[in-house]
Amino acid sequence: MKLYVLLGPTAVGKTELALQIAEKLGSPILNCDSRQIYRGMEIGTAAPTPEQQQRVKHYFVGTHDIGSYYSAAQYEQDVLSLVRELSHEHCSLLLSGGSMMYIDAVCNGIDDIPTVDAEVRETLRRRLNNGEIDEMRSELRLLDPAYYREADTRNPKRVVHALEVCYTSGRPYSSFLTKERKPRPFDVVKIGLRRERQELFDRINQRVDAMMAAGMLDEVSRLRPFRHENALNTVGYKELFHYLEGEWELPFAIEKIKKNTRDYAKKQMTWFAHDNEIKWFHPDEPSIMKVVL
RNA sequence: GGUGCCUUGGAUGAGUGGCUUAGUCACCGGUCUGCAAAACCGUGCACGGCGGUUCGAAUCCGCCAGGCACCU
Repeated sequence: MKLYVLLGPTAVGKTELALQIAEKLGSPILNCDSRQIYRGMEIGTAAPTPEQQQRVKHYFVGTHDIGSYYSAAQYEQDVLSLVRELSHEHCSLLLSGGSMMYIDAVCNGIDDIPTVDAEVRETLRRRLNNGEIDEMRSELRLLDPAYYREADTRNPKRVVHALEVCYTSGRPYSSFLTKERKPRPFDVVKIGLRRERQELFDRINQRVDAMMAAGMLDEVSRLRPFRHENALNTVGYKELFHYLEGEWELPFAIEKIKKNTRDYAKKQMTWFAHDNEIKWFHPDEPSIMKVVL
């Protein structure tokens, strides 16, 4: 069993190439995008279109409600069980997307950490909003000194999550971290797409304009009642919410979307740069198709 | 031709003799094990040019260059 993983920064051209590769492999596409999972965000996340989904069967596109909880660990489980199912009729499958952590979760696994108790989560969230981050840091130092020493405690998300696990499980968060690579019932072949920076940035800027022309503002307006949901804390949506709230001018918001998308692409490239299992190609290179034969 | 004002890093913009010379934006680099298109962290780069005063000048003085304003 072989799992091909097509990855690369946003707007590099994964969607189109994925279709070609999938057709060649006779595989469906297991989408790997933490936002395209949600229903109703099609334009702003550049999700595969209905036509594209008709060409090749896609999984993990528009399957969840905006308000529902999802995570890399959940994705790991979902993909693994889907792969198990599909392996009866496929000897190779294609996973395609740019969500770095989701890719790692599938390829290497995430440690098993107890699911955080909803009440604990809510309590800590409230305390954080109350400005109690300093006390929470102190608590973490007591409950999990080992993690406290290594973690970036200036990042509230890290502190909160570690505490969530400590309080839910009654054990130090770090006691769940094995840092071991989980065995997989498939071989992974990572295909990375990259372009020269200027080329990629031009595509990003153009794509944002295209999204606006395609009705992005309507899509965002429709989602406005849900703007506090985590799924919508996403490039493209958060900026246009500022516009709809009357806080930003539209051209300013659009420039921000472009800038934040470029930043996101840079972060993706930084992350992928450490992964030496990736074979890199320019999307237009013909040799790329040979990799999957 | 004369007089006055101005000239700070990629942009903007404080600072008026000496301590690590801001801040903001942009650019660039990095972190990442359960909401990750999230969150967080970091770096570089300047005082128009030349000369002088001074222990020490972006800060004072002179000349030059460029810009702006006014005057003849």
